[in-house]
Amino acid sequence: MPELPEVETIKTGLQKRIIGLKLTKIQVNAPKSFIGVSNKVQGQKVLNIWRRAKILGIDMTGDITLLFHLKMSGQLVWKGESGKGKGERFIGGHPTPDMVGKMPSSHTRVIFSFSDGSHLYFNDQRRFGWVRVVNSDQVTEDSSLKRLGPEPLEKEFSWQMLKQNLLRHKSMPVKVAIMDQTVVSGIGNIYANEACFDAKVDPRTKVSQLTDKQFKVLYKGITKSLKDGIKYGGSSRAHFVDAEGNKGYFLDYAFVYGKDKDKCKKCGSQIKKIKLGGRGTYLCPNCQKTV
DNA sequence: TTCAATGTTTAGAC
DNA sequence: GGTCTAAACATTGA
Repeated sequence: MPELPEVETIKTGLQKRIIGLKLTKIQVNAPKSFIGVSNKVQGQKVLNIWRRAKILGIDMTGDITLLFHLKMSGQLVWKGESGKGKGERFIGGHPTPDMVGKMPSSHTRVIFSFSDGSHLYFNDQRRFGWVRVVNSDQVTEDSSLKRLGPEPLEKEFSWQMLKQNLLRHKSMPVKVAIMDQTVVSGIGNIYANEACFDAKVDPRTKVSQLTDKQFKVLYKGITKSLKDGIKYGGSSRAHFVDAEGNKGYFLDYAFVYGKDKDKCKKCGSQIKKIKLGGRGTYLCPNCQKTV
């Protein structure tokens, strides 16, 4: 999935479109993708939409909350059907060709229908993602939210906090450690790579070798790359598909992720791909140093 | 045919 | 306990 910036973009987009609407129907095409009782949610109104880490929450009347985790290949597509939203489409999550095609697609797992005739499609090619119905007062107890570390874009998050949490993994490569959701929440493989590049830190550097200066630039690299992701993810080109079907994505702007053998945008050296913690890891050997 | 893919959890080995 | 690997979930496309 979709990491923090993509979920944030979905949150903002849906807030503008479905708050106040009544959820008239839920059609579950893939039972494994929907956990809970759909009957309890049907007929309720959308009160509020929020994000925590990579989880999207939709608070409904009746003290019910819908939780979404898009995992690797989840996406949400909203289609307006009447009034000012007629014909409009809002998309967030994992980009695939069929997100601009007809809905539902072959990967549509759950369809939500709203009182104004609009629909929200939960698509998930690999079926790792899920939608879960919980009581609103039990949200913080949910296993997916219980053990999360600090929100990287909250004011309370500081480089000192990052350092303190990272030091729980002294011998880990720093890139693997910042993907630990209990250290800091919402960072996945793309932004972990980008944050290390921005901080000019080699992703293989052990946490114990980092200097205070590097904890600081790493903190800046994390917040900057996440904010850039939100900035580009929130642009119309990326997530609103216009009549011509234009689409774009943050990856167009990435410095290292997915750029194996490309030239570094900063120095022209060749980007290298390695494997760390079982995940593809990209770095510029010239820009990023261990010490 | 084999591998890797924006995530998370769990099991087993050292 | 920490940390590493592999596997599981399921699908597709290079």
